[in-house]
Amino acid sequence: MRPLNGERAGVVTLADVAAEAGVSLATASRALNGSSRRVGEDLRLRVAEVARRLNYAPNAQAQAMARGRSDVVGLLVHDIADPYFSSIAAGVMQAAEEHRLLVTLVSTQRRYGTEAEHIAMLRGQRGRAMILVGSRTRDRDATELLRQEIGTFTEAGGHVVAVSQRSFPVDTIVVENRAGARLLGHELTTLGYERFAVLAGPPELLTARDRLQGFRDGIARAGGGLLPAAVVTGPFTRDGGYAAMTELIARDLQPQCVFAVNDVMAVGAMAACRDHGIELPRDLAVAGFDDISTLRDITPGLTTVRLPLEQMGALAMDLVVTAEPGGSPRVRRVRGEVVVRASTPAR
Amino acid sequence: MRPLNGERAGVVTLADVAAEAGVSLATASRALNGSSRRVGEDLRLRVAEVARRLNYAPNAQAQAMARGRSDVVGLLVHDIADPYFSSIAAGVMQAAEEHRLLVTLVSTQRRYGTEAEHIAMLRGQRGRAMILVGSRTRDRDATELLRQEIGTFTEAGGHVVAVSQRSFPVDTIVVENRAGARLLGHELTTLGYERFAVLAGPPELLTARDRLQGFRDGIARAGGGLLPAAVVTGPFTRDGGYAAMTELIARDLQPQCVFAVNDVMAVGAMAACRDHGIELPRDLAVAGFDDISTLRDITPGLTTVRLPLEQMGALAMDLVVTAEPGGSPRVRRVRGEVVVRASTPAR
DNA sequence: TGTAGACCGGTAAGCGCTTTCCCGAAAGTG
DNA sequence: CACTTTCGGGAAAGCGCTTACCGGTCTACA
Repeated sequence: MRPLNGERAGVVTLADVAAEAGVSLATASRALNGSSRRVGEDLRLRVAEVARRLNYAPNAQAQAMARGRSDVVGLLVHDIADPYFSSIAAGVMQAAEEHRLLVTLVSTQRRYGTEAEHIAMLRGQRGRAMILVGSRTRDRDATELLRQEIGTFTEAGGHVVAVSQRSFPVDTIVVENRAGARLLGHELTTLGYERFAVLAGPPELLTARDRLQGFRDGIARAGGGLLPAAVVTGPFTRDGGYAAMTELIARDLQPQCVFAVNDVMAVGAMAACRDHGIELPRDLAVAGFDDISTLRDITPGLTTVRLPLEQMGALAMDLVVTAEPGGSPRVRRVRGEVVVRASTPAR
Repeated sequence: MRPLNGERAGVVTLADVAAEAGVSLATASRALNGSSRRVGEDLRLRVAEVARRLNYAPNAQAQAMARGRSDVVGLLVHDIADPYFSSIAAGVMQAAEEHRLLVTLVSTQRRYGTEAEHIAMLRGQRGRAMILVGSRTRDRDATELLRQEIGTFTEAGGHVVAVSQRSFPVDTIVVENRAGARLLGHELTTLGYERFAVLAGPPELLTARDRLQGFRDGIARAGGGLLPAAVVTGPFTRDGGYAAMTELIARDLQPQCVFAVNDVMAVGAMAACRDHGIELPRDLAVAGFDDISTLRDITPGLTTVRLPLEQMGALAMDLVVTAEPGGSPRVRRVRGEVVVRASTPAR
């Protein structure tokens, strides 16, 4: 069914609704979209009925312009296919729905240097907030660029929430990577392990570094230690874990336990072990980090540090909606919980 | 650094840039954002330099209004945390970046009835297109509502691409679920299996039904057959698979092979088997569908039907950017490829 | 030298809304 | 009953852009 007054083919505007209902633009606007002013009940009903009949949906862009604020929130992740990020995104989406916000997703495809550019795109959208998930790199120039972008956005009235990094003066969800990894390291030494190796992720990612450092602390405290040359770096992905494990095997260091700094890498490492005839957990123990839900059913069950990923997403959105105009940065700490499974039996 | 003419605190507009550069609005606009008209090189440089210095980012909403078209594309999925959807989303995101489009994500949280409402939200954004991923339900009323929403959107000049369903006259990526499941069923009978059970997913989802039907065909053709009462329905999730498998075990039908209509359910089923002392694949063979990449390393390796999920997402975006105004609906078929792994050894 | 035409800068209309202001009518008040 | 409020409707300004349209310069060509 075509709209009745078919001027610009097909697009029903508020003006169409107003005309059809025989009221002014102002009245139609007030009747349909919550306004402080009231509209007579009869007119309100008439306008609503016309709007429904014409399938009118307000042009959110025009509303945003006129109101000076919008209902979209930008969400930036490194890789939406990675369950770590998609879980957080799920939490964000859920909270977004509750608050009737729309989420614009940007994925940097793990090209960590392009974030500033992506943020600029989000800034162009004039969303009310953005949520930046994933740790930043150590690259000074890139970080400075980011800081600049974030500053411009916040000065323009936008709100920023960072998840899993602390480099910027914005609301932040701090993941206690060090503490979690330390607990894990401690737990593993308690289980009797002494000779460890680590698949450490990309050296430029702070999350990866924190987890490595925490793990070091955890095992050192118990008198354990890393084997020399037992830290292998590589991408934060399944294939990265596979490659790093393969490299580790080639070095022939005979660790008793391998800690992969995230579950996805751990799974890759486990696959590498299988392909090299290493039987798990008999020949080698493996531990990960994150407790990705889709990976909870692998065998042997992966010992890991559980992070409440969906909650973190929801929490981020919560920080967005509870933001006060001039408020100073808030910090929410999220701690991980060690989950011991079959991949690290007591020795 | 605050913008120089600090009228509306912090937000740099094109007018600010124009004023600062000493040119008109029109010239500034033409200089910064590709226009058919050219601008003298000296002015162009001056404007660009000012824009950079003031950290100007064009207001995409205003641009969209003025131009009458926008660069955002809506993406609707059932559950972004599900690797099936997040993989497709990753493909979409990648293609979006190539074409410099922004993606607004909506997740229905598997409340299949709320899609029309979500689509209306996307419609309000006046994006140039939307991509609807995931099969629709059999619910007539809901489907009719959807058809209506989609119709309104397309009449208003928006483009729609559907992935994995054929209920609407729009560009569609058809996943050959039936054919894939048929091939899988055939392959399994070839491997010597005769007594099958199926964990069938939600009966209202067309994808689930198609896979069940195809599987039936595949094994029937080879003279095999489903055990009576051997089709258990349940949610399309890991827990759904777990519950369905538990139910199946309780029925004590002694199947030789269980087909879960997606990998995520298959993993849940495998967990249920372990918890009930059923050793895989010795006591029971299991097969899935999708070939989710994060699940490729589970043991025993899961026999499944591989779907090019990321490619499907990219393809969807390709249909968006190559859309012709009055073109009739295009169909792209995507076929699955059977991947036999250790979970279904030859008998 | 005269003039058509390319070139390029500016002016202003308009995209679809919200919201301020104005104004007439109804309701309250002494 | 005269006067002040309150109520609710409409006209119009304006959000930040793009893009006709206009007009002044400069070049090219007869």
